[in-house]
Amino acid sequence: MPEGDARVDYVEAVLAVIDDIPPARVMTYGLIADVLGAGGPRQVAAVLSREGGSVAWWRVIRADGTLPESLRAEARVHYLEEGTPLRADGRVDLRAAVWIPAASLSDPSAGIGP
DNA sequence: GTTATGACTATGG
DNA sequence: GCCATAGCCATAA
Repeated sequence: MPEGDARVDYVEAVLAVIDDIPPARVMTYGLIADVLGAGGPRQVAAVLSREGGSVAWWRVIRADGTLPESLRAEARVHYLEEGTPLRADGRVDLRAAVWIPAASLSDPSAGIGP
């Protein structure tokens, strides 16, 4: 049985995933879309542009570990506040900060060391 | 139904 | 490692 407003349900799902991201951790747009198994990275971004004021949008970054110039400065404050792993360039260190719900059972940071 | 747009991603040089 | 181009998905006009 179809639903009249599936797009609203999608928004709620995206917000729920972002809400599940713990502090000092981040997820990429494509990763969230992959976890949801629907839409794409642009749809996740579109949701944040609409409801971004109600969630920790700074925990959602691009695959390169960067954000648009407009948000980069504000996000940097939150990263320092939560202790998110950052590189010398000011970008987020995906290898250390990326969060994967399905991998929450193990320690992703255990085998990344140099 | 077609065109344009967007807080993106992957690939090639 | 960085820059440029092509591709992708859904919404809005």
